[in-house]
Amino acid sequence: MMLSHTPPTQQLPVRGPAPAVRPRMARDAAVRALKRQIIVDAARTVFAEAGLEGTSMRGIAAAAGCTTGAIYPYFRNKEELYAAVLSDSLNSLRLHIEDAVGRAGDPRARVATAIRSYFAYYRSRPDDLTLGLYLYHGLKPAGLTPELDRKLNRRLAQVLDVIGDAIAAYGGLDAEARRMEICQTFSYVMGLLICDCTHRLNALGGSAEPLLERYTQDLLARLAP
Amino acid sequence: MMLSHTPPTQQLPVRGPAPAVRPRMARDAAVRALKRQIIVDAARTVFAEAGLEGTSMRGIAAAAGCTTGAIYPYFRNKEELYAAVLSDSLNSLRLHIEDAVGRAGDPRARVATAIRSYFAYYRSRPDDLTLGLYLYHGLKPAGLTPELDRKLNRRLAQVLDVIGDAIAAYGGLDAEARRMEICQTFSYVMGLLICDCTHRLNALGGSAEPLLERYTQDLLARLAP
Amino acid sequence: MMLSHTPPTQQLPVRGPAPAVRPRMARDAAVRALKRQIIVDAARTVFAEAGLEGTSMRGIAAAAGCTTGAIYPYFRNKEELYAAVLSDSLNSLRLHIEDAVGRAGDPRARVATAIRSYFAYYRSRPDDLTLGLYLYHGLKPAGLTPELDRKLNRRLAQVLDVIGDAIAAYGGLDAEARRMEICQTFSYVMGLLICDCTHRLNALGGSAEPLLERYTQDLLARLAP
Amino acid sequence: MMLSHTPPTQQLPVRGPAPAVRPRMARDAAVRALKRQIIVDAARTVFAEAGLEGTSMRGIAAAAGCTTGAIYPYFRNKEELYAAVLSDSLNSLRLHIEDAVGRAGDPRARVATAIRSYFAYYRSRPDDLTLGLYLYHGLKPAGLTPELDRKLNRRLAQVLDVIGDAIAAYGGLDAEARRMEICQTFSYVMGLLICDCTHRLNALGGSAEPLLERYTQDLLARLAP
DNA sequence: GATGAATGAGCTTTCATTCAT
DNA sequence: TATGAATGAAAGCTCATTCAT
Repeated sequence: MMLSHTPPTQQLPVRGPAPAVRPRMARDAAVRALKRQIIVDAARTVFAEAGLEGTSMRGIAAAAGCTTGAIYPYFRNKEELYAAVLSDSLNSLRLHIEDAVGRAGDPRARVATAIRSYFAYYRSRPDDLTLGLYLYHGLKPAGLTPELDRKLNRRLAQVLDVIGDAIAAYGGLDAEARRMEICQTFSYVMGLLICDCTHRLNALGGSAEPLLERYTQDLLARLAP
Repeated sequence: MMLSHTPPTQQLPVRGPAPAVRPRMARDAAVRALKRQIIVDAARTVFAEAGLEGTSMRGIAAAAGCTTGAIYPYFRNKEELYAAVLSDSLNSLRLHIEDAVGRAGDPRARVATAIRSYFAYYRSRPDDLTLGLYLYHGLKPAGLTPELDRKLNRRLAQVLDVIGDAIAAYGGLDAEARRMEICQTFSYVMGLLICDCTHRLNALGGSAEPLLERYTQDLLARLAP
Repeated sequence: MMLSHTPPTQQLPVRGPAPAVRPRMARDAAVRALKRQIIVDAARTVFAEAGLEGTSMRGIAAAAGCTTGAIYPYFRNKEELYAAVLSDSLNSLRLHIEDAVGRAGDPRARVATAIRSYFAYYRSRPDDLTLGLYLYHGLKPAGLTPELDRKLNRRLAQVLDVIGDAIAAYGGLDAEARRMEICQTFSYVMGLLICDCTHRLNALGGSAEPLLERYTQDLLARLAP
Repeated sequence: MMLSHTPPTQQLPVRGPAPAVRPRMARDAAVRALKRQIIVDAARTVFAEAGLEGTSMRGIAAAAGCTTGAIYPYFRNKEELYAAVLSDSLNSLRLHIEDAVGRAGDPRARVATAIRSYFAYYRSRPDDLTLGLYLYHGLKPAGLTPELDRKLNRRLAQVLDVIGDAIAAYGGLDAEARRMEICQTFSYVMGLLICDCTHRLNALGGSAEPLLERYTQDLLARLAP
């Protein structure tokens, strides 16, 4: 799975009938992609530990085993690097949910599984949640924010489509109703995750899993055909 | 309403049989409280615009019309100042909700009003929401964080108590059920606000108010006596 | 013993045939002198712990139980305060040596005692030595340095006079020879103290007391009548 | 002579059968060493003028013709920079003494020359003396102080060894006696330098050179074979 | 005389990014 | 591509001293 952010990388995994044509170019591209991924992985770790603004390019470079200057051929900005990390995360979230839903049986189970696996993903990787929250603030005036924002929104929509499909299939919803349920569930689960991970639920004497289960049952009851 | 941070300020509005006894001390305290409030207000603005880490003490000082050094007699840290801003916000949120609920008629209306006014408060002051989210990350290991955290949790609990009272009164809930509903509603509304303010709802084609209305109706239906 | 630095204090202990004339003024002056001494004592402690430049007026004020502003009526500067501490120290060094020499028996013992007690004073109060060394550097361009310097030199000369008298009396020296021996001994003992207190002697495998004893014996042998 | 602080620099003057093999690396190292030395020289000047704590990194940078940030690739701390200055000084002191002693004739002259050249070095560079005195105070708890202290002690021991050798050779001393004479002379000369440079000798009517001469003669007489 | 808030300059260190090599 | 020194700005915080009260 290649999470290519910059166009050149796209040329990479074109394996097929003519493997020997340009072996040099392919190898170079593969090396480049690998190095890029090493940097992204290092960045995720450091971002998660130190926060978006608490992280220095030097720190990322150190974690990636290179120097600061070596990052810039792959990412123009700290922000672009952050976006790559986020994009990575959304992508593997989608794979995670698709996998779980694919294994579920009837439509009812698919809805419950979609919601649960969405929640579980972030629950088991709170760093990714933290990272996602940075989208709201920070991200000072840099060049390309709007473009990045659109890109990330697209990725998010892909994720939620999996959940929306399960809900619509189960409840037999039209596009409008489907959209509403997606928003409702997205909002609720995000809120639950945030309240949980910030320990606010704890402070209020609540526990996330039962709450989520209850929400899911109420939802299924409401949609029951 | 005086949002005094340091105990001494409390002596201020002691009106009684001997008002002229310590006019000097009272005046001094009032002046101090006023200057303090100016700083807090300036900080709120700047924090909201630039983020927690993006905000400099110099920036706050400039907004407050003083020098950086003039802040430190009132707040030992940037963090302490941030906590004061947040505390201020939670306090006025509580007043806002109490006021709205107090004006509502029957128990059913009180529930709907509590939820709506909670949502509306942050909707109309998205800065306060942003500010609250900083609680999750940042806030590096500084001196008093745990103490501040406890303090803010207490304030939050006071806010949610108002909502919980309305819900429990309407649905005739016991303590356990009440706690669950508080958590459920708190999570949902926070999630809705965040998704809305980060423009994710927009991107998904949803709109916050109808979603909230729908949630409220479902809740009332579920609790209906 | 009043270590007055500022003229006004001089009016103080003039007790005599007319004790009741101005009791109020005398009381005031005594109070003032007392407060002043409290500040000097606090300053000595803090200077010794944190160094000349590492000490803040706030720190001194805190140690003295007052506020920064309360120091300035007594001392115009941090430097003036430092000079007062040093002056205090030199004065009590003189008393210390005079007392020891006064108790010694024959001229030979007086010389040995003078040197030993000089060394012992600083050995048991290394802070005072540290403080004295600051004279060499630091002490940035402030107003009155030359005046203070003269004053402190005078105090030092008084101290060394006691030693010089003992040496001259024992060896029957004229003024010129006496001066030379004073310088020689002063230099040696200061060097020994500094090398000892900076742990350089330690590092070189030497020990201060035997070295001093050896020096003293050599000196006495040279001067022996 | 290169006073390299970081090991890599050591590879520099490896002249041999293949001088052209790594011209690039050698050049880079040389450039780095040069820039480093420029900073150290600037630091010595500024430290001497303004004192250890009175000196700002900005001031050093200005004197070195660079920005503050440009210092940090070479020295992690103000303290590390100070240590480099001191180390430099002790090293060239040793060279100075060795050179002078090497030129002296018989053993007697070697002793006198060692002591005189030691004194003369600091007399002609009082800044270095000042700098050395800072070792006693200041130097707050920073990271590597103990390590640096050991390093500097080693350098000092090397210096004094030269003097000790001359004395031991002349007087035919065993290790124990040699150690004692080293400490005695080290203490005396340091004290003389300090008293002279702080103008205390002046104030007492003494003059450094005759005093040193007298000390040396007495020493030689005592050790005379 | 004492308070303590305020000033204005100052500090060391770190940062993202650039660029010669 | 990669290096890592350099830039220039900025950060949070502290300081000696002043001054209205």
